[in-house]
Amino acid sequence: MNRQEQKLRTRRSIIEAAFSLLDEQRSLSSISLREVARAAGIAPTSFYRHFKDIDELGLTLVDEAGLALRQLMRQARVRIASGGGVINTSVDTFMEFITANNNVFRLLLREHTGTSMAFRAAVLREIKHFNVELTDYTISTTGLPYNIANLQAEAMVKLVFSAGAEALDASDEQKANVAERVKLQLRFVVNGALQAKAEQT
Amino acid sequence: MNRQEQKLRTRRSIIEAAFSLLDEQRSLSSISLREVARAAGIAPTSFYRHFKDIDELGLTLVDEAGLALRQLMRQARVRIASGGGVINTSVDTFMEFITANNNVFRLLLREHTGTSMAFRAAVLREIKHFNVELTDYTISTTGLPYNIANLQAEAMVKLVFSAGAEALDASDEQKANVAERVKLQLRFVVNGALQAKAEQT
DNA sequence: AATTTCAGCTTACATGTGTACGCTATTTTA
DNA sequence: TAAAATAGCGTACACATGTAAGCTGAAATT
Repeated sequence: MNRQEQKLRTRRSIIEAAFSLLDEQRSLSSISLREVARAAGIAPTSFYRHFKDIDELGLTLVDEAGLALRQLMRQARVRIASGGGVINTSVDTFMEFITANNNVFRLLLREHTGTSMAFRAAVLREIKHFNVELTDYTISTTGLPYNIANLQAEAMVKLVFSAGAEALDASDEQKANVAERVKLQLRFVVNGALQAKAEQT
Repeated sequence: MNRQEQKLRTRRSIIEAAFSLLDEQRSLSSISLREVARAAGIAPTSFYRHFKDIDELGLTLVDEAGLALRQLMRQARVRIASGGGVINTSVDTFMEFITANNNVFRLLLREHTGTSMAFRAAVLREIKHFNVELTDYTISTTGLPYNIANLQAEAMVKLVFSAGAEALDASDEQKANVAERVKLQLRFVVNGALQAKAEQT
């Protein structure tokens, strides 16, 4: 077996091990190097062959989570193209995502307000992608002026993420309820923004 | 000196010490009993004379933070009564609060998405107060039906808390910017909700 | 005045941590 | 085929942690 291939495989298993440890009770700052190594099936000191720090692993995880988030956006766009209403489709896609990628979303949520400045910054970067994308989309589909579209997009992202946080540990019916509520709230925002545009001109 | 008076004083100093440790880099789950004891100027084992656990201390801190939050609401209500616009006054009051009580708000924010189920529940309880209060206020001043008022209130609280999170480590001018943006977003929500009512009837 | 209570202390121990150091076995390179 | 590189391991150490056990002196109670 190829050597660098094997190394990559071990690296993967470290990352997977770390994600698996990030359940309801653990955050990046509370998982230990030894714990990750144990879960990955390697000796503690072997960890250093792959990451300088446990912080470096943390940043890698945030990056991976961001990647998943961007895939989510792409998926939502595809679905929207085949009809069904933007808000409806987006929220549904989002909810499916956090159900399927429980720990990934939990990571983002937790580190967003976490204790590491670097992690917070990394998460913010990923959320900003969301904002930019949604702002562009809004401008191109509704013709809202930039500042209003941007405010709207930011508000919507915040509401959706908050709803995601609520849904994270909820039952299926609770999730459905949260989804329905946030859809209505998003409509408030959209209509309010439209009205603001009308007043502004 | 009275004995229970002295005990209370020590308890206070433990609580204060804990709050002082909760800066940008620490969360409830990452402060150690020994650390708190050290900061409070007592022996590690003396801690147990006051709290069963460090978790019990944590819950006490969340309670105290909730208290501060309710004082904030009262303050906002007083100010609103003397004019100046509900949204404006509320947001300004809130921003002043998180500036003055930096660590208190940080605690709520962090534990809201933190690793302890008990802490999360405690924070949620405090936020719910906010929602109930704002819903009642909205109904009594605008006559919106309950379900719409409640959705509106929830959305507003989420937006304000999100804005608070952004403002927490920001400079004064950044804070002002965040405040201005969230005010506009709140107006979107309010107007959107009004419109929803018009459509519903 | 004698006795009880108890906040706070010191000492002690088992456990988990990050990481330095050097070895080994296998792959890669020359 | 010989030499170099390296992923992974075992051992080791210094350090921080939670908390058990028992002591002390001062306050509270009798």
